[in-house]
Amino acid sequence: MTEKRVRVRFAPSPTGYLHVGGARTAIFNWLFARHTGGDFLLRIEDTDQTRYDENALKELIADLKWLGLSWDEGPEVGGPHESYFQSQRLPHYQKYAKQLVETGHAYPCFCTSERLDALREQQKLNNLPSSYDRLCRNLPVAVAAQRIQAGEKHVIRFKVPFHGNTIFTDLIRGQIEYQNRILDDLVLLKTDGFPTYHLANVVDDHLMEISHVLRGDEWIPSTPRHVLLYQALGWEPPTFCHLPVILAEGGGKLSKRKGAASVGDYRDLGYLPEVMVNFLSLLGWSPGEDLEYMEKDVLIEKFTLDRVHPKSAVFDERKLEWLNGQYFLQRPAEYFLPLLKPLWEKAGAPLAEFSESYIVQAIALLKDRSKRLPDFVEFGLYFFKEPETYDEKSRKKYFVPGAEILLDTLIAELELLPNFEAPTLEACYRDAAEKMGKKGGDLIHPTRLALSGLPFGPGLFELMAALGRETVLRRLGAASAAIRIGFPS
RNA sequence: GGUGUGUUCGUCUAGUGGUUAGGACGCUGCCCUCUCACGGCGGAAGCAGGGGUUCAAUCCCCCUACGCACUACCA
Repeated sequence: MTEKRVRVRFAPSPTGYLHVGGARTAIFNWLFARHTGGDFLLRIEDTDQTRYDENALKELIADLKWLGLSWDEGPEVGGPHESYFQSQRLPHYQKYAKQLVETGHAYPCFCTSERLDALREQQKLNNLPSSYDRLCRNLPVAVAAQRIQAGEKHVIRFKVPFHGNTIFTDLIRGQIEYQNRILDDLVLLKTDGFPTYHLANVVDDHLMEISHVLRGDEWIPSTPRHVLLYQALGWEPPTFCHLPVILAEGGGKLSKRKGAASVGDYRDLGYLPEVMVNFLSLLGWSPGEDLEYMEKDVLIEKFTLDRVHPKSAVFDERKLEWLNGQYFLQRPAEYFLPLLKPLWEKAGAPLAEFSESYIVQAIALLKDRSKRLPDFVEFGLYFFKEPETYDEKSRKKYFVPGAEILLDTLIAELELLPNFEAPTLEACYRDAAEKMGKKGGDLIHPTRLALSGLPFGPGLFELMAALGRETVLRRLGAASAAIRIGFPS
């Protein structure tokens, strides 16, 4: 038996944004392909004309690119099996549907959706399992041909055997068995000539030489039908591997209502794409050692299907936040420059007035205490703008009447300093504190509040050195004046 | 209702027929410290329940409970 080249695919239907569940499926496919040196294809399953949305396709592709999941064949890059849009592959599906009819594995069905609806309703009423009653299955071929000739609308249905079982092996669950009699005669070709998922999927996976199907486990119940289809077409089915679903906190599906659900949502919340890939990889898979922070190359090296497990996982946003913080710690400040510039500018920071090295310095001081990109804005705007307010609780503690004298004293001391380096500043503050019979913190906290408006932040002396003497003196003066005037209670 | 699938700390997970059931997030105590983070050292917290098999079951088998999925001319 020869090992087939690994060829996997992510086959989304462009009906909306890229859900994190879909992203996780894409990531596992991608990791598996990269680990094995195989191919990763992107195929667009746009066979539902009623749900087609061109915008969704654009966003989907943008999201995949943002995550850094490059595909070897598919939209934009082409490949030997074009087209990678199912809507442009109709002749293939029609050909095989016809073949199935001719070989007696499928038949035309003229039942209207009204009849089908009524049938289902009746079955439900009687507490019976709902399934097609196979009314058209026994139509004589000649009669069927005549009705088609007459232009009667019809679909093509697959003839599922009445007896026997269909067994297939799922890579992470083992053998799964279905009784054929509970499978009903699924539709292969719709009235409009478009294929259903089942037909298109099987035909394309075969034609595109897909070796492993990694998809969400909602597809398990469809798999026996697919296997039957492969058999009827005389093809060898691929290896199946059904991935567990991702749930929201507290159970249930991840949705907008429960916070965020799409990759775009998390991008907007300020998570790095590498972090999303890392985090999502850990949902349903682990490397088998105590390792969680894994850059892409490590993930690729470690990823194997036999370590994927079948339990559905809850998406824990706090852990995602932690992981994002870990990446912030590792990334150099320059890395954040292009990510942060637009955010800061949007918040009103006049970045043009500052040198790039100053901005990088600000990032360096902020990144180790930030968890998401917006933190840089929320807790770092003072690098570029005067603080507009002072944290109230802290202000009441430090900006009390008389505090202006302290600030004025500090201003006087700072004016005399030979340079504005952090060690010099620290020595100055320690000296001043001693002279005044105070603790360092008694000077440090009011200063930080005057400079940033916040009760926390980078080490004060690094912050002062970064801001520069002029800005420091100006802000201390402003705070002193504000204290003198008094704050509205 | 039917069919399928799953169940190790709150969450993500490691693990084995005999372990003090390991790690991580979160929570929490202490240390570091100018604050906030980071980091370090600790703590609380788990094998869904019931039957088997076995000298021994978290691990193997069965049942129950609960969750989830599917049950479309959607994917």
